[in-house]
Amino acid sequence: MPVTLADIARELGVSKMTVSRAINNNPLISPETRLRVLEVARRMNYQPNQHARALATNRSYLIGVVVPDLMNLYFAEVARAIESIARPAGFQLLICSTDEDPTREIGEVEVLLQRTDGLIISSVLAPTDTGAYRKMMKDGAKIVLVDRTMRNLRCPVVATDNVQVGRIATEHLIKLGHARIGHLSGDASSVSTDRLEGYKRALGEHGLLLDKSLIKPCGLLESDGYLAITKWLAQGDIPEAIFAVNDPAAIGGMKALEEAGVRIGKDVAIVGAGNIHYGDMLRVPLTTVSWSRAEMGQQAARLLFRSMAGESLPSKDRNVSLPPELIVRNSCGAKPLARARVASVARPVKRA
Amino acid sequence: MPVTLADIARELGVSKMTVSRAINNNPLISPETRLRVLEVARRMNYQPNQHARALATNRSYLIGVVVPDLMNLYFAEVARAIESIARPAGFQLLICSTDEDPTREIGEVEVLLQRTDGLIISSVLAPTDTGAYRKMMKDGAKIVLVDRTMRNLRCPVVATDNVQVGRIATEHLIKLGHARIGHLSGDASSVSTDRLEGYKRALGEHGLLLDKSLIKPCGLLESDGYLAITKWLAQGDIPEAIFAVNDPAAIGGMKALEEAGVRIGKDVAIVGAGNIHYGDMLRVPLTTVSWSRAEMGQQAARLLFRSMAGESLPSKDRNVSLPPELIVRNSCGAKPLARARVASVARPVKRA
DNA sequence: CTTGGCGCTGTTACCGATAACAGCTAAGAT
DNA sequence: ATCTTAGCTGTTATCGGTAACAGCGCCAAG
Repeated sequence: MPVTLADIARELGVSKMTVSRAINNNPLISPETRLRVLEVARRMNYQPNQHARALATNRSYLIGVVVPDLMNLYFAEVARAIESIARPAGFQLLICSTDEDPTREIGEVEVLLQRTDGLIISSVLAPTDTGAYRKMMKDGAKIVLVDRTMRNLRCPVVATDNVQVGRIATEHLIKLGHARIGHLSGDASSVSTDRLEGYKRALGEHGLLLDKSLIKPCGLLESDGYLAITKWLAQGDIPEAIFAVNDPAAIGGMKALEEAGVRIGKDVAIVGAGNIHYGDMLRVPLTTVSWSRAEMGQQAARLLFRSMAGESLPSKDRNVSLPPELIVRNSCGAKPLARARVASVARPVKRA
Repeated sequence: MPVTLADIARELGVSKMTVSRAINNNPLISPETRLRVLEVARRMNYQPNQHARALATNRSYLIGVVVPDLMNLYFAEVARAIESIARPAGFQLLICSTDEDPTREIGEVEVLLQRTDGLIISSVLAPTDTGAYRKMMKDGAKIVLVDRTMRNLRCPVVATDNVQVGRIATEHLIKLGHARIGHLSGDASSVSTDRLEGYKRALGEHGLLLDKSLIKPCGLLESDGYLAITKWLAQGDIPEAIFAVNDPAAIGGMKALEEAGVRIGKDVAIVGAGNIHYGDMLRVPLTTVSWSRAEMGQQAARLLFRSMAGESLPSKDRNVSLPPELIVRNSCGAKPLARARVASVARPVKRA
């Protein structure tokens, strides 16, 4: 039913090839013919069949984006940043949310590979679980990892230094004078384990003892944070300061604390990570660690384009690390001004 | 490079057709042959070429979703709901955000039509601006509208009753005793004009005079709300109660008010619409009007599937309306308990 | 006058699948 | 024993594009 190249060709009494060349701005065609063709194409409202084109050229002009959770505005921002680079280049995005489910991720990725020219993935898999991706890349798949990294995978990565994130967050709590600092740890992903590592290092560096009972396995979703804190409250030994693996977990936790009548920023200090949208508008504004999501998405897209163009990226270009910084709000009871004073007073309470 | 039907056929000494039939569970094939084929296909890690399949069958198993703003969690919820129906049916989503830009919308839609089997659109166009869609549908495009409707377009629609939304919100403010009620009105879209209409009706029904200077053209984005209120504050005649066309606009407005030192829920009451995620976690929890985003997305997806299956929907099935309800929080200074009392005391201040 | 080459256009084959139809075999009907 | 027929498999054409090469006319150089 829709208009095809052949229709236009017949109308003009030329070959399909001529029409194709006119449409694709191929130089091997006389300017006047091109004009005639384009004129008719416009008049007939010709729209090229993308499937046929993709089949013939083996390029779909689609980029797959796999994120753990689209309800997390953090990833919405990353996706938007990717789009800001992809769209001007004529690419569209096929966005998938895996809901933090590893099984679902590999399924999605396999399907997406068939339809797209390249993938940008924020993986939910354990960082050592590289088998599937290694194989795909050997088969020619173009993949860029974003936000979450994997170990020993020759694959471009854009992320922040998550050990540093954990350290910054924990150090903030330490400097506020807290000694008993809990951690809502995420899952097996790189962000989670790295931030946990940062947490441990910060404690060590300030001579604080690591108490494993203060590390609660959680998850990365808001609901995970809510559940974890609810359980912790029921146990009854909740610490006065908590570093949550990310903002959604922190916010979920805050909800649970509020419902239990615990005053955030007074009875309990809480830090998140990611600086998601609305974090500053919350009942008690969330202190967090931030890095640029826009930069993250854009760099990932640029790396993917270079990779799709056949460039083999030198290893120094293959790893982009975005610097994290502390954003102080009220969830730790520390206003920016007060912080300096408190920090100078704070001292380690126990020695390791 | 990847494995094709022909490779498997050669390996087994059968025809491509036999392999195709085995893969697609076609009954015209003996069970043992099917097993042999599937076994080899699995061993060779065969993945069908979606472009070739789409070209041959004219079905892509892709659904296009066009939303105005992915940073608005309202639409993220709708998208997720669509996915919850589409995925089990073997469909993937091609999500586009138009950033509330009408020009961009028609561009996106035209491109998407070429790649997808059907579209679910939350249109940014003026509700009377139906020309483009009318034409596409005549050409066989399968389209379902969601959230925002258009006039006189024979097209399935899932939305809420936005006149009712405007009326409920405004009435709430009236019952709280406010007489000078402002409105942050959106754009030319149906939601905006309908909610404005509801606002007017509520005023009229309660004998309040309509003061056009209290209606500020705004937009539907958070940034629009922020700007509108900032300007209004500069003017200096801001009313004591405001109905914002949606939650993002309300939240943007709240931000501007806060920055100006205006106490929300005390100096100014504000109501939004949409009940977006985090609305209850805000510094001052947002009173809003709510309807089910999950229901919205799911119903839209179901209608689209029926439409793609060739069903011509009877007009009663073609229009799904989700009932809106008031969610009272603190942004109007009204706690649920207090409300009843205040409501009984409230009375029209001026008569029309 | 021939020839080479440029500039444009057309032909053919192919991308990887499926639809439609043709053909073959073996079992059951006559 | 022959004819149907059911049940399976193969052949051919096609979807709508593009790549690769072939062809043609014309002009300039030899």
